[in-house]
Amino acid sequence: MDIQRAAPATIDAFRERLADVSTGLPRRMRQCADYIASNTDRIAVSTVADIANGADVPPSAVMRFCQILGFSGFSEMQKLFRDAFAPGFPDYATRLRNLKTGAAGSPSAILAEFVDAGRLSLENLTHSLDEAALNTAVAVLAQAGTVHIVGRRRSFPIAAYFTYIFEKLAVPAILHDGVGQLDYQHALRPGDALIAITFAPYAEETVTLAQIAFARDVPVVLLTDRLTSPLSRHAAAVLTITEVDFGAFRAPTATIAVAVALAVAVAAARNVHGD
Amino acid sequence: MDIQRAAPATIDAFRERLADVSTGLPRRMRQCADYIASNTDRIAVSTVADIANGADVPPSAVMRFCQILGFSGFSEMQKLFRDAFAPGFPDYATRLRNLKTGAAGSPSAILAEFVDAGRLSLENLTHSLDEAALNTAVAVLAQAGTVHIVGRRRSFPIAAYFTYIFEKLAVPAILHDGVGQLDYQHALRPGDALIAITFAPYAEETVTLAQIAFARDVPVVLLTDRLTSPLSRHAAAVLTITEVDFGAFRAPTATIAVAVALAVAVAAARNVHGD
DNA sequence: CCGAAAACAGAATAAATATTCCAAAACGGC
DNA sequence: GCCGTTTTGGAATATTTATTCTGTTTTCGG
Repeated sequence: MDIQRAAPATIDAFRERLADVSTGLPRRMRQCADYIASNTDRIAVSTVADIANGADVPPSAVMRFCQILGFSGFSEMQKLFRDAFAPGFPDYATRLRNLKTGAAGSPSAILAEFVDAGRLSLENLTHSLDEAALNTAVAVLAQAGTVHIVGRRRSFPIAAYFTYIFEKLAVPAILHDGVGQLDYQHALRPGDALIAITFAPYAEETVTLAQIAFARDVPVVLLTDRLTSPLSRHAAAVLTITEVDFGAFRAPTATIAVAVALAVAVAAARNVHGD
Repeated sequence: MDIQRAAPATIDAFRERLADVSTGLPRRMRQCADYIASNTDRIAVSTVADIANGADVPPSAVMRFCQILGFSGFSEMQKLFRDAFAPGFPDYATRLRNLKTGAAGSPSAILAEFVDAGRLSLENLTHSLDEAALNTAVAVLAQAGTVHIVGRRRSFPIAAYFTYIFEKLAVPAILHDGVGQLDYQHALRPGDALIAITFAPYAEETVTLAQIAFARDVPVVLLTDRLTSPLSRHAAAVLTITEVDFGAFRAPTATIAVAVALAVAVAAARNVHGD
């Protein structure tokens, strides 16, 4: 109370500070402390008025309490929580430039960047992937006769990986790899399903095959980068995956994780049915 | 745009609406759609200006877009997300734990496991990869005429990915994919180099091709799982990569990162020489 | 019970933020 | 290439929200 300390810089520090100050607090301040302690997670999306209301004190009391904690005001406190929630994406464009100009473009520095980008991509996945869509995708593929898989260019490795896992797990799967320009469109039969993987710029063959599938009522599970991708409207399930890029390069780290998880979940679901 | 519909009342409805409207959108509106689609979770803690900034559009465009989605304005849209706000506090680790414990065996639980395994693999990489070997690999490949790439079964997606990046970066590269049982062994010419990717159980074709390369003094860069792998003794550079597995399954997360980093470093090195 | 110090409430003000509006630019059909 | 329509950017405005200030009330030691 007396000594003015610096504002907590992390959420842990915040919690600690909260515990520190919370002895011998006057009535209104104690109400604030109690309310904030048990609603810490709502600070990021609340206004002073909201909190004042919740703690049943006037707004000015909340302000005073923020200052007791060491912040300049409510906004500064809120910033802590907003930043912590949306962990600031490192500015890759800048880092790439630094790497180049700093002549520190050693292979291991480059690797470190990609490792970092990969970690961020995976992290994003945990809160940005649409769980309902994932469940639908599993359901659709679990019921399919043959699973067809298409992906070209950058998405081809993913398509190949899908096929490999399905094969290992004894799920009937065919990779439409385009060898010999055979497009196998007639192999898509009723009761089958198609996994289409495509990222901007969307490869023509993938889009075409997916459209043929739509036309034949073969359900399509789409792995793509945006909801606005050209195929989204018709797909039975759209899994939107955002990969963090490093410079112009984007490794399919998160996509791989989705692929293996999807394949394993499908195989599990099919076995349950099979028994 | 045309028909004014009611604002989405749930986040699912929101996603649906987003997908609905996202065809045939003008440029700025599309930018908004894309940015919002991949940053949905940050709406709750952002201002109009933040989003406008992220999507690289003026604030008024964001407003218009909110109205296209059926909201009266940004605030109404934000309210939807603030009400539903259940933050992933304190951090990534906890979020992941929640995902996992929620209904074991559900698709998202499986995904969470793979995300975790991937993250661990990447983490390992930063302190377990042999930096000297990486530098040697880059040097060898930078001097090669044509880069040959071989990988079968589980390693095939990696080989395909390597080839894709090299192609994009204008590095002459050939994928030995085994189509038609053509093994292309005579395409390995003096001055070339080979990237061989193989993990236990080591695919026969990969081992064979690498041995042919040894016999012809074509240097081999080896991506493998252990130093004791059958090819290690002869390789010019051995990159040992340990992938963390989940159950019987092992996603090539770390391998992908090494591949892209290696390819980019090689392309950079070749360009420097080329100038 | 008195007086000094701390705590308080609410009104006044400042700052941040959302929203509207309109002139200019881009677009598309002819 | 012209004209009607749509899209756009940015300045002007409205609204919400944070913050400060001040007079009043409470607290507490004596």
